[in-house]
Amino acid sequence: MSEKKFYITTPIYYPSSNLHIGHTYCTVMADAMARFKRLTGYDVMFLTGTDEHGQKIQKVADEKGITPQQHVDEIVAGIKELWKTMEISYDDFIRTTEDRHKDRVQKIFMQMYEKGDIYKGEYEGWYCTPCEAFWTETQAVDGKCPDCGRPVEKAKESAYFFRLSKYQDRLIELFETNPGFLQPDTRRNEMINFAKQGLDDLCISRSTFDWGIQVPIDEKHVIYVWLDALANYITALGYPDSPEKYDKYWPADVHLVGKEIVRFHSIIWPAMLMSLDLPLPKKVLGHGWLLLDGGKMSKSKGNVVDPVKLIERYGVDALKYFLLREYTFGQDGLFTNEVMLNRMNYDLANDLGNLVSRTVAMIEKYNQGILPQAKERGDFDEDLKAIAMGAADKVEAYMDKFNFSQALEEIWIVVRRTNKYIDETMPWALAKKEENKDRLDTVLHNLAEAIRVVSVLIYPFMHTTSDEIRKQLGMASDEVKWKEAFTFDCMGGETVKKGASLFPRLDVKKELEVLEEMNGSKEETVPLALKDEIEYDDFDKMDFRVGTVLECVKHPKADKLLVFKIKMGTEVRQIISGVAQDFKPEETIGKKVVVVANLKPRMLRGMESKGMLLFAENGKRCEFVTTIAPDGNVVN
RNA sequence: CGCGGGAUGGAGCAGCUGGAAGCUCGUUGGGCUCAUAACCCAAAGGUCAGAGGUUCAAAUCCUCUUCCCGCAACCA
Repeated sequence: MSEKKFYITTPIYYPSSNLHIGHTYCTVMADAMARFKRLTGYDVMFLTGTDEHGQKIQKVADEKGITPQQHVDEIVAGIKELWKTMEISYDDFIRTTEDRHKDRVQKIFMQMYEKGDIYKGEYEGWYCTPCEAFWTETQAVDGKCPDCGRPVEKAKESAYFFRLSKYQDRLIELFETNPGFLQPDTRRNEMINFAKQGLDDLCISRSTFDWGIQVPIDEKHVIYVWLDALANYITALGYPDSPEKYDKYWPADVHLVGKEIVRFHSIIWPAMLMSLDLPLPKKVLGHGWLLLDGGKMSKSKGNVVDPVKLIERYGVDALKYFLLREYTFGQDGLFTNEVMLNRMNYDLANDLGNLVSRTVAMIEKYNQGILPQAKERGDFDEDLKAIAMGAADKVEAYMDKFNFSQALEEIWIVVRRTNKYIDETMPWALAKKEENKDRLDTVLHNLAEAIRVVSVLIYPFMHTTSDEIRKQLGMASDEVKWKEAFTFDCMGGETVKKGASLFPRLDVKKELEVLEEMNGSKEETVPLALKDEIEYDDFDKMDFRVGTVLECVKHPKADKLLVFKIKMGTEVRQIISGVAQDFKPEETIGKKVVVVANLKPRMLRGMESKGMLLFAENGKRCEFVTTIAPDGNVVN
């Protein structure tokens, strides 16, 4: 076999619930790259998996009344099922709850400990359970988690720390001397900036919960997420006790990650490896997000797109193609059903599907279904040939840069050129005169060759479609070889078989309605993610009142705050709310509002706020919770 | 002067290691009828946010300005 190896990873996903199209996007990219590398002669190791520890998992499991292990087993089964549906060709799937991982993480911990890079200290801060994050005093504003807005608790624990600070200079040097290590550049700049602000030692253990890998020297502690999770990239290879695969594949060629976890992969992970005296990954690539209506897709927002539904309706290949073609790597992209459907129609149905269809139909019609040999040469032949045979190198060049979109565009240049060739040569006109038969044969032959080349080129991205095309061309179902994309005269004599349309044209308007409906009817009574239950007494402490906005101005020293004067009965008081983005001050005047009237007054950027106004979120914006009842009346 | 991203024909984007403005869709006109009401050709449409600068040459590099969008600081 080849000496060239290629090790690519996705993040290991957190199985607190099912995955959405964002995770799918990342995994599809990794899969396409893995398949491409295999096809072009690399010995590929493609790793994905799940990060299954942590308090959040424990909590979710408790709520469901099952063990954490049962919970993750369930979710992971679903994830594996999804990857199967998506035809993800991973070589290994690592779960952090597997013994092979746990044992090795403990060994890694000890190596770092013995080197003196792990020490015991004390950690104090505000802790947000759902996010599993500690925050400093200034971060945890008003006792709320800056990430999710839920309340945080004061927590203090003895803990083990990793001397991240020790590696600060080496990390900065890494970024600056090796621009290729972290891409795209915007991410790299961010990280240089971050590292230069000074790196604190990293807390890597917890004693407040026990769903994790035990610290080998201290049974009260479990290893906290990052050391546990990041290590997967080498534990899956057998490091340190069974290094056969490790020796072969490490260092990783690419860690493909979302931009939100670039920091962990480009700072903490390399520092860990430095501590272990291991080689660093060659490249960390941060991809962008698929945005929905301008917001990040997330479960809590309820705006997730379920890939399974899309696959059922449009097929794996169509979805993969869309994801890889539509978005530019590293950049955020807007996901809408309409964009997706149009892309599927224009490129897959109109261009590729139709090309195969019309070609096979002509071979059947004009040559009894036998794929002819080339005979009489003519105009346009050379151009078609050159473009078809030249594409593979271009595709490879773009793939090396992880530019999936351009790689596919290069393939579609061939597709479009081939469609054009049909119009130029007009086979239907040639077919009318027997004397043109040789030329007609050549044209049909060339069409088949061009399509054959395309079938090789698209193989890493859409292997099912590739196989189907070859089947329709009457080719034996041999293994596809990349070098076949550089040939143009290997066919003749095959019996073509017209099959079903590769990609039936979609009625966009109709499909939009269907998708809309699918989303609406998806109400499988998913319980809302709520804050902790409260007693009636807690509720009864609150005094809600009706009020009217008398005045409203922007807070002079804050961007997001509006200062309201609210009339309740005869009392008028000043209340400040963080809704400056949602309203123009003047348009709120006269509005009826609901006020939490007995809330303790508080200073906000130098102005006092006595109470709180209630708003309902409507999409990204807020609306007043309102009523027509008279001012001062009780709301309950 | 908090950090960062963005501003390119009607829409969505690429180009941004400097060298004649590009892609898909849309629009207008035409061609063809083999094909999935598809395909092919042509045209219209951009002072590449604005102003300076570097350069023989800038969408591309530098400086400043304006406007958007994340995140952070304040959203009782």
